[in-house]
Amino acid sequence: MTLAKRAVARKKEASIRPRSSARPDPLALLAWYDRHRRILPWRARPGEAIDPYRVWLSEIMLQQTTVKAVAPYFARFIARWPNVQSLAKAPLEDVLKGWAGLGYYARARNLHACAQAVAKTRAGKFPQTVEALRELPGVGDYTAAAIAAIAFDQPAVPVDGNVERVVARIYAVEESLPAAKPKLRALAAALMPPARYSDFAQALMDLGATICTPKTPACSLCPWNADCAAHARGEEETFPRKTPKREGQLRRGAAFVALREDGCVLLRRRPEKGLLAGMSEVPGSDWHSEMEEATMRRAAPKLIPPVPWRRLAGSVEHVFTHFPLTLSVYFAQVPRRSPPPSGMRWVRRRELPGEALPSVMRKVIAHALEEKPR
DNA sequence: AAGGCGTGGGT
DNA sequence: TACCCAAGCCT
Repeated sequence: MTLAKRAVARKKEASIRPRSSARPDPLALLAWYDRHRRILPWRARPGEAIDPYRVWLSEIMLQQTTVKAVAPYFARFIARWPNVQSLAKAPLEDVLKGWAGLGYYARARNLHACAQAVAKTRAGKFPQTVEALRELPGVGDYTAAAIAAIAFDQPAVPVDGNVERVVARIYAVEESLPAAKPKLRALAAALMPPARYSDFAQALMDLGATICTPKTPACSLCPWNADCAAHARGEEETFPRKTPKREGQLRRGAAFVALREDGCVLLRRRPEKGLLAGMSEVPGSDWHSEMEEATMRRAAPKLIPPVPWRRLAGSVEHVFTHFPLTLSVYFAQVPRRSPPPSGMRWVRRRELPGEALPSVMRKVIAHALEEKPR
C-alpha cells in the first residue's frame, strides 16, 4: 500500500471508529513497525531469511539484559560459533569464558546444554512449536513463544517486560505484577493479528522499548495512543502496577589477591551450584551479613612460604539482584617459586581478560592491582 | 511458588 | 546519588 492510500485508509477508519475504542488495531501496530522497526544485529532485514540459531542465541542473551549489553557478546559468539553444531562442540569452559560479564551464568550452561540437545537429538534443527521449544534447557514460556513466533512465524505472542507494560497501559490493568502476569498474557494474546506473527511479536517489543518506555513514554508517537486507557487518564507511568519486593540484606566478605613476582594472580573455581556457579574467582571468605574482619582473615589462602597479607584501603562494592556486597580486599606479594594451593592456579595478568571472571571479581582484581606495574 | 540468580546503563 | 530495571528461568 502506498503512503497516500494508507493515509486515506487511516482517515476513513478514524471516521467510522470512535476514539478510544475497545480494542487496539494490530494492523496499525504492524504498519508502525514497517516504518520504525529497529535494526538489530540478530534481526533479519525485510525479505532476509531468518536464522533460528541467531534468534535463539539472542533471546537467551537478552533475558533480563539490555540490547546494548548483548550486542558485543552476540557478535563474538556468532563469529566464534556460527551455528548450533559448532557451539555444541565447544567446551563448556569456553562458553563460560565467552559469557563472562554478561551475568546470570546459568544461561550459559543452559545455552550449551540446549545446543548439544538440538545438535544431537534434532540434527541441528530447532523445534518449531511452543510446546517442543519449551522442553529445551533455558527456554521458558517467554522464550519459547518468542522463538516460535519470530523464527517460525507461529501464532504466539511472547510476553516480556515490554509487552507487559504495553498491555497494562492499554487496558489500565489495576492488578499488580507479578500476580497480573496471567491476565496480561491473555490480553496480549487477544491482540494477535491474523498473520505476520513474527513481525507482530517484534513490533510489540519495539513499541515497548522505544515508545511505551517505563518513564516518560512518547505517547504522541504511539500508533495505539487513541486506544490506550492509561493515556486517556494521563497516568501512563503508573502502569504496570507493581508490588515492591523487599531488598536483600548487606553481606560482607574478604577477597585475597596474591600477585606472584612473575606477574601471576591466584585463582580458583567456584562451586558448580549456586551464586556465580562454575565461574572463576580469587580466593576469599564466605559472604555473610554477620561477618567480622577477623573471621575473614582466616580465609586467606595458605601459601608456601607464608606471606603477609595487607588489607587494602577502601573496599569493593557490588550489588547482586538479591543482595548488596561489600568486599574487603587483601593483597600479598608472593615469591616466584610459590606453588598454587590445592584447587587453585596461577594465571598471568595478561590472561585475565579471557578468564571466566564475573564482574565482581574483575572489580576486586582492579582494586588490588591498580598502580601495580605490568 | 517465592526466592535465587548479575550486570551496566539510564534517570 | 540511589534507585530502577532490561527480550526470564529454574527450583
